[in-house]
Amino acid sequence: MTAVNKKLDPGQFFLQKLSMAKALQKRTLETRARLIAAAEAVIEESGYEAMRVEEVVLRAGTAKGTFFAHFKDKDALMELIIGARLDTYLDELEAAPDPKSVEALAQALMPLCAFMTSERYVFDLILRYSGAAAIEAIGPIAVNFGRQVDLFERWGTANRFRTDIGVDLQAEGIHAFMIQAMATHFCSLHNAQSINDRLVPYLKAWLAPNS
Amino acid sequence: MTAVNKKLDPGQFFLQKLSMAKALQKRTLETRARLIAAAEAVIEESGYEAMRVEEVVLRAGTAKGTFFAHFKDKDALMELIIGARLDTYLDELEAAPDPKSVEALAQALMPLCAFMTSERYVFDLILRYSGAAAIEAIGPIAVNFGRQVDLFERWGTANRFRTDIGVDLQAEGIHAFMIQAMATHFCSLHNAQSINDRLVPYLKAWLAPNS
Amino acid sequence: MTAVNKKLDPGQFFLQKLSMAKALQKRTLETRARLIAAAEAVIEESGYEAMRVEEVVLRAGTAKGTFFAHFKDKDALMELIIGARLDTYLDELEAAPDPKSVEALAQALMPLCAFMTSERYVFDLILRYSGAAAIEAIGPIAVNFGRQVDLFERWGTANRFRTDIGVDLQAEGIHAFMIQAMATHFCSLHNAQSINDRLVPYLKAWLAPNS
Amino acid sequence: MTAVNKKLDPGQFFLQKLSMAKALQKRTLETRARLIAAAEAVIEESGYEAMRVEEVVLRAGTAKGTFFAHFKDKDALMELIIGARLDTYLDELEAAPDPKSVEALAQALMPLCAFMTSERYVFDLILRYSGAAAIEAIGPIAVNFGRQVDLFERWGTANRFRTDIGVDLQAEGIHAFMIQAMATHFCSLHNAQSINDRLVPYLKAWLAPNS
DNA sequence: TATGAATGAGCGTTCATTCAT
DNA sequence: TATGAATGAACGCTCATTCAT
Repeated sequence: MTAVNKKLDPGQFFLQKLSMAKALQKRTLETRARLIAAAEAVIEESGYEAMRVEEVVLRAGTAKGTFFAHFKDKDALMELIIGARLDTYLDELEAAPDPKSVEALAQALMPLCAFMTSERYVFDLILRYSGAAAIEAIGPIAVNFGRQVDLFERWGTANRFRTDIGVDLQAEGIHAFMIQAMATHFCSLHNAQSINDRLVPYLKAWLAPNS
Repeated sequence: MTAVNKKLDPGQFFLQKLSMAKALQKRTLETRARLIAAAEAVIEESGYEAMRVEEVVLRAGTAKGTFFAHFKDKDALMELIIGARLDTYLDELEAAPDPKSVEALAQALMPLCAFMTSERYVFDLILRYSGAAAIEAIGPIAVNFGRQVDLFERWGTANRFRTDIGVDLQAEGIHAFMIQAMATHFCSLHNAQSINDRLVPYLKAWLAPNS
Repeated sequence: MTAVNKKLDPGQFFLQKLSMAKALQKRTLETRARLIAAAEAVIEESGYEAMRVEEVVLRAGTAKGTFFAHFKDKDALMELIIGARLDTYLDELEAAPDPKSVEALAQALMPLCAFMTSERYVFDLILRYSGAAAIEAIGPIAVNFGRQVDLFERWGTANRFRTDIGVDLQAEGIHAFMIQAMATHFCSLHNAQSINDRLVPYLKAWLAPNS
Repeated sequence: MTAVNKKLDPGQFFLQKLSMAKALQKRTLETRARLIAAAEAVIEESGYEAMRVEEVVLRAGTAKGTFFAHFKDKDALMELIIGARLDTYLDELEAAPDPKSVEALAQALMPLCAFMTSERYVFDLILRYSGAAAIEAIGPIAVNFGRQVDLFERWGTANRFRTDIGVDLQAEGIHAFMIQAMATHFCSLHNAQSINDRLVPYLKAWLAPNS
């Protein structure tokens, strides 16, 4: 910053460039963090669906234009935030010991399921963004879905629930039934039962057939 | 309603009422039919997502208000149209002989799957309405989903794919995997494979474990 | 309104249709008038340039959507209002007796010139819309400019200022010099002189050469 | 500026200062030239109205801030570029022999008129900046307009088109009619005629009355 | 039932300009 | 001088839905 006219060897030059880039990036990152924090605060108070760009910007103390300079649109931020929360659930699951039984497996998934079904809006948004429309469009939620299946593979590898099929197929099945159990949660005809009560029979039939 | 003060004996009065009711109902039904036809024409040309109420009423030659006198909201008409198409697929499946193998089962489902994944918008809408939000909210799509599971039960009963679980659970599993296979269709990472190619392994593992 | 089910002969039917159309149009016209009145009030208080759609809509007590249902954009309303004011000046000029001398002619034009140069914004907007870009784009300002030239022709016909050229050409010249005199008004190098003082020499040279 | 503490005798110091100043000025001028060239390239491709500062700095390889370090605002650069082009037309006119007839005069002005009416945006901007808003605000376009009138005076002096009015007034009239002819060019009702065809009658009536 | 003007609330955009580094 | 993220203040738009007639 001070040493403007000093001669720099290429390495120094590179470092200066880098630090400039970082300095700039730092400010950017701070603004971005402020926006995300503001959004999370709004969500905390009023829920996901009620989050308004106007409100977020107001709290973050930035201009609206800044919001759209950081996020393509409102949904992009929404994805980011929901993806991050999904990731914290995954982090915990990954850190925890592999479930030893189908019941334990279902039980382990409940916090994640509870979050995903906390709001109809959240569930719909997750489903909408769970598949990457294009390679470059792989967003946080699609990535997280990948992590989920990877984790289920790990669990399947550890437990060898079924030996007649690959762990990958097994994992995808767990995922399919998890979605199925959650989807029916929003259906008045089924939601007397808890998600867990719906998930366990599916998983037993899937992971432990003939038993 | 006001200027009908001509004297009538009760029988005549009743008959007139009846014919008025019929006339009215006829006109009402005609308007309704015109609206549906117009909507289908618009969809034919521009797809489901691009359908606008404005455009529909323009074609139908009615006012916008008339649209909402006939359908609770835009989604209600959408459900009606999509539900009707789903029903024609179900009609065909019900009329056809029960599939004898897993491969045949998957194959039989393909036309239905193709329609359901014809547009991301269609798939999302179907999922959203596949569960009845309330008893009185059981719409065409939720009903159709019920029919699907019923049909799968029939198939399961006829074939006894698995004997360790009930036909109802078996049917729900088929449905879950059908959804899973379709969902991945919108994911660029998987859609090199056809829906059928994704569905068959799922169903084999589900319906014929240990084989 | 009451006679809903009465039979109507075609003429009556037509009248009813017409009155319905009128009833609808009346409401529309009222809303439109409210919007225009609100805009004029805002302009009265803060000037043309400071007029904000938001403020207009607030005063008119309508939704923003209503504004854009009535006017293509803000400029369309601006044109309308400025065009209307130009028209009132033209009305007065047309009602007044034809000026008998060049000085009187210039003098007569001063109120119009004063309005046109009241704000830089106004003058620029008038110039921008003074030519119709397309036949269907003939707006109020372009029409008014036509009226101006027509009036100048009438004056020229009454006075025969010049006999060597047509009244139409004469009129266009008056117009050209009027614009020229106003344009220089915004130029700090010339605006010590009044518009009138600048216009008179031009018009003398144009309308009474060799005298 | 900071790390230049090596001892120098005054002469050397002066020389270094000079060479630094030159170097700096050179770099500055280069940046400025790059910006102007970039702007001209953008204009070449997409026209004047579509020119965006963003695009210009991208091409020039500078930051946005640099743009505004060199030009007060976007319009200042626009004026510069348009003024420069106007000047080349004036240079040619000044170098050419004085037109001997009204027709020749009009003809001589056509290239200039063609440029000024090449885009509505250009014409509007020229008009807006043709008068100096303040003494210190005399920009390239206002200066060029001065040159135009000066040239018309020279022509008028050489030809003595009219003897009853001063050459300055005569010149201003030519200018007024030139503007008038161009303004009608943007009006769909008149642009069947060429600018020249509209200008000649004006100028005949102005420069050669009673003939 | 039919009408269609009006609603409404928020999203996304625009892009020249500023300012701290 | 150079940088480029941030600003800002409207504008325009969307379009399903409502409601008085």
